[in-house]
Amino acid sequence: MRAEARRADIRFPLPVRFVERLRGTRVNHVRRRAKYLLADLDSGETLIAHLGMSGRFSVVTAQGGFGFGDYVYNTGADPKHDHVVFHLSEDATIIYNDPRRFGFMDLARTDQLETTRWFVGMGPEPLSNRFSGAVLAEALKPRKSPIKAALLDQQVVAGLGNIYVCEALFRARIAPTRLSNSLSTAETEVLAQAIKAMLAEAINVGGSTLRDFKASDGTSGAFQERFDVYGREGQVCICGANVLRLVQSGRSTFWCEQCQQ
DNA sequence: AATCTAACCTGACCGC
DNA sequence: TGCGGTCAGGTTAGAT
Repeated sequence: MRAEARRADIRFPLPVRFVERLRGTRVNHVRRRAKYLLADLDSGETLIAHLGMSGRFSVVTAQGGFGFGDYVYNTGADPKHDHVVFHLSEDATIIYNDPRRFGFMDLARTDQLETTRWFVGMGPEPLSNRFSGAVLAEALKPRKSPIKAALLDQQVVAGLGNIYVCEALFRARIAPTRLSNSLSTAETEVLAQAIKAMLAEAINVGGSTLRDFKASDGTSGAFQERFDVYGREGQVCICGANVLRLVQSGRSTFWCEQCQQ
């Protein structure tokens, strides 16, 4: 590939010699850890990318009659926020666009990824068998913060964001204000299972599209249609009560006082 | 050590 | 149409 950095930083500075370290490499494999995208390169390094809030990767090709520079999948993106461009073989170009620039990229040795600042201390993948009610209970035991804040902490469990924490707590019928160390064994078990089931369901229907999220094939997610509480302040819960909103550690929490104890 | 707050940015939306 | 205020999918640095 050949990379093009149109600015020296996104959220953080791009790594030293970013363009040079990518030049001529091939991508062996693409994977994910938490909310990080990982592209393993044949140079022995891995490109680490995080989309932040507004980042997106778009694939641009000349196939299907689109001319060079035309967007295939990123309808609505403003080209002035195209910060990094990867020119691949086969006439494919991958554009990183990010209006708010909360995303970031890094390069690290593939065999040293776990030691990078991004992954040190990170909790288990929620859909793996390394995550369970018992594991969650162990992580919550020493914590006095509200369970909402604990689940957002990537050291407790990796990859959950504001939407899925709200929805998981609703499904587990646990109030977001409950202190982490106050959950019973039964409750942590229910919560862990709720997280797994909810994520599996969300992935099945293509994730959640709030405003502009699109899958790599250009389709929108559908899980937002199944939200019980997220973004539904003032609307009626399935129980008939009103969905409430409160602010915890600077983030909106949506919940039902009736359903969640 | 744990936890909270502000900060990083732009854009969309709402009320006036 | 414009203006100011609020809010947004996340994470980190710094204060407490």
